[in-house]
Amino acid sequence: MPISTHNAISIVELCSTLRQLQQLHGHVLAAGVLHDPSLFAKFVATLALCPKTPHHLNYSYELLAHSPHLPSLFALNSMIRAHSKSPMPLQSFLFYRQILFADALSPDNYTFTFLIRACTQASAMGAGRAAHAAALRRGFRSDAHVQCGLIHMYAEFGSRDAFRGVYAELQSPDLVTQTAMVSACAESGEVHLARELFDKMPHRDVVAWNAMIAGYSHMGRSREALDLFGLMQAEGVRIGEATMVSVLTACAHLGALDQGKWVHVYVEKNKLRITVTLGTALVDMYFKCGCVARAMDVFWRMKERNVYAWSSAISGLAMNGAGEKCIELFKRMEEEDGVLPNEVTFVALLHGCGVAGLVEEGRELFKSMKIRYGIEPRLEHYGCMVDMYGRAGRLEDAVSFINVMPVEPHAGAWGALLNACRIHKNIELGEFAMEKMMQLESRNHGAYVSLSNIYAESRNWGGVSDVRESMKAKGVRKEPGCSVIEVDGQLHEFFVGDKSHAKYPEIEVMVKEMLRRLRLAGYVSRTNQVLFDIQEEEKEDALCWHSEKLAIAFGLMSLRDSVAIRIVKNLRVCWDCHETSKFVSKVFDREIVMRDRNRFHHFKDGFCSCMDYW
DNA sequence: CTAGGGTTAG
Repeated sequence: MPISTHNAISIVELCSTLRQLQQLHGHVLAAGVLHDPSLFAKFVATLALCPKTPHHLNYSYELLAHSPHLPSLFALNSMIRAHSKSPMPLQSFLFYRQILFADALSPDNYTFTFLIRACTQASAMGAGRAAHAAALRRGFRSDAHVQCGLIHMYAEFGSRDAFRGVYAELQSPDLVTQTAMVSACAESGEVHLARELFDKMPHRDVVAWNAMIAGYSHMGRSREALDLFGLMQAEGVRIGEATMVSVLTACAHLGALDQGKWVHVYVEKNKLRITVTLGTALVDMYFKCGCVARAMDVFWRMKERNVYAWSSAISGLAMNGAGEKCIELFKRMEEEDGVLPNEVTFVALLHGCGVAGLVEEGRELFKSMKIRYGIEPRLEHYGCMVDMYGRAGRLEDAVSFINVMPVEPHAGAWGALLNACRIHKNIELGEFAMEKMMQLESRNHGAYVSLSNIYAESRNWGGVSDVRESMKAKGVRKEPGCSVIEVDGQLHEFFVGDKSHAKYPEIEVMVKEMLRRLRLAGYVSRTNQVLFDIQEEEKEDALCWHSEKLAIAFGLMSLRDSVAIRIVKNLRVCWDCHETSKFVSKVFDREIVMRDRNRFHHFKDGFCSCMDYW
């Protein structure tokens, strides 16, 4: 029996792949009903929903081109919509022009909504402004969908005044538009404004909550993200996948393992499907809390793994010092899942080669990046290479790599070289790197600290005090060291010499007791790590109150014997604290997992996973 | 057939 138009429309809705649609196409052709305008439109609309390959678009385009009828506004809108989500969003304008040139058609609110999204996707500011102007000319000044799209677009462009202007023109913005505005403000760095708006909203649904939580998460204000999540639960709002993803991002940033685990349990209890996105967020959270085995477990259980998932695993292994495994994973991603790497994957991979000292492998992979995958190395990749050579002690190679970089070396490259000079105690080259660094970023805290450490290592106190003087002259302050430890799901924050904790008196006793026992075991403090040329005893005293030591002592007194002490530090760990941690792991038979600005240190039985190489 | 929230690095 030949297929009817009506049947065909129902069947189109059931199609989810291009193949199925093509088969249906055959039947429809045979039945001679292909060019029914509503069937055609349905075809195009369905294709628009699965725009993974350009073939879908070509296919719809063929349909359009061979249709004996003039395309309807609906069909053209569908084409604009489909292209807006494709890798070539600006092709949308071809169909917009067709609408303009067709006597019987004129663009409607749908047209502009999709067109604006296309400009957003393409980061095309000029086109976006043109679309905005056209929408206004045609009277869509108060269309909620169009205006909402504009807010989103200008936020993506970073045009704060533009999205504010759009919002200010609105008579009474609805829930969706208000949410868009909350996101826009947060994204442009005005989290406070976003929160004000959010608090003033008469009704807030899940998405509105998510927008605000994500706003905090993205700006690195993770504590506030978690606080707001608490409030959301208290209000009994239904919690969904997107909420969990933002919460996990915050947990990962803070290294809040207990809270992250809680999310994982919640997800399993409530049988939320672990999608790629949620899975990736979980994997990332576990890695950033130093739980390599758990992270990999979640990773392998994921039903689907895309380039985000693979990259986060590779990056996680790199952070935790497992360079060989990074390379292994990199090979498997293409072999097993057919996933191709992107530039982020390579940053992670090269970083992994660097921390593991796999120079030859790193060089090969760097070459393959362009040749095999067509990815042009960017600044970050060059930075990784300099770091890799430098760490391995191949300082000349690092320098010549900087010299042959086709792009102007950035602060990151000089910083990597400077750090390498610290590790390998090369004063002269270190001073050179510092000079270059100062021309680019004269207020880079880390650089001053590195250089000062280079001098201190060789007991060059004149150099140390010069560094201090030049910091003072430029008004650069050393960023205060801060360590965070989670106990019973509560995060406790310690700064250097910080006495503000409620249990400080006990902590002080514990630090002294801890150091006494370490000294008995042979620990000697390395006073040359102190920035200033003060008296030896004072130096030792200053070292005692580094934030890591306070946090470790607090961990020792508050956590059960069997649990590892997990610490997150905002700066790089200093040599003395690193040494202390090694001793504690042995003397107190306690695992310590420390995340510093760059990587993880897993201390066990007196050794660190970084092999003192960081 | 529209609009708002979510994942990898630095």
